[in-house]
Amino acid sequence: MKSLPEISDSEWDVMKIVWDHGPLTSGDVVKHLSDRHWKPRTVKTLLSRLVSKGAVGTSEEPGRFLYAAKIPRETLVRQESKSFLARVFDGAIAPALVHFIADADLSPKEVAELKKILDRGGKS
Amino acid sequence: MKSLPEISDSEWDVMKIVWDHGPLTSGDVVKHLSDRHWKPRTVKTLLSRLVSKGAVGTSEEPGRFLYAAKIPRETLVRQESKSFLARVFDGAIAPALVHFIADADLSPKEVAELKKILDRGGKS
DNA sequence: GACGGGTGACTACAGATGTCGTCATGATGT
DNA sequence: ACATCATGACGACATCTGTAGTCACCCGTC
Repeated sequence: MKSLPEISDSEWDVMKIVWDHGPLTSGDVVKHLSDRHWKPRTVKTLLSRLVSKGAVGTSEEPGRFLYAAKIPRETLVRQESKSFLARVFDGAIAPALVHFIADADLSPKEVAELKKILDRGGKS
Repeated sequence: MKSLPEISDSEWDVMKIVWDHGPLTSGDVVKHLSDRHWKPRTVKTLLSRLVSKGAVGTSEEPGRFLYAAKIPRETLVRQESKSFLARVFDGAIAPALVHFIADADLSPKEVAELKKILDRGGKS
């Protein structure tokens, strides 16, 4: 097991940009995160931390220094979900789903979609 | 909104004991957490932090010093869920559910139960 | 060919977190 | 009562997080 790195809240914000907008420069990341009102240095620091954690990779081509995700989103989502479930629901998924569904205001369309997934998921 | 306190990972472990086993002494908490291999001091510190955060209350009766949860489990579960969804799924519940359901190995019984909840869940 | 803007590297620093120690006091056993 | 043990109060300290500053270097411009 290659023990995934821990990604903090703010780092998640950065990761989402990197995942969604392919390889980009730190300046681009800052732009995409403008609503966060972070100083460019702050974003840079987060990027550096992600690089040192191995979640993001860099490629230096003449002129530009690009950042790209090295860990697929799905992988981290899964890890994060697992640790969340472990923390809050003792790892039991069913009660968690009950809670979410009861708590969510789902549209009928979403309800239908979820049912379809349930049909598919039961007998994997 | 009365801004709930932040409960860290380790603190959650302690909270679960306090919720599940009513008012108890710090020593009892340590016993219940024996698989965590924490020194009693560590547990004590966590309890103190929870007390100062207002998540746990104390009652001092002759002879014993008891700890009991002051914030209902449900409240914290809800908060934690919300912040998790915001972080990982941008607050969108439906995709999160899709992920969970697809990822979980649900028994047919659980699937049936969830469907029932879905039927009920559209609007409360 | 020096100069300023963008950006990587290094540094800072306060607050949260994980883990644990010391001390004094109150409970307990003999 | 005295020695002992458990435990609340207070402290410690390394690491992680959030947020950001300074320095130095590369690039294109004048």
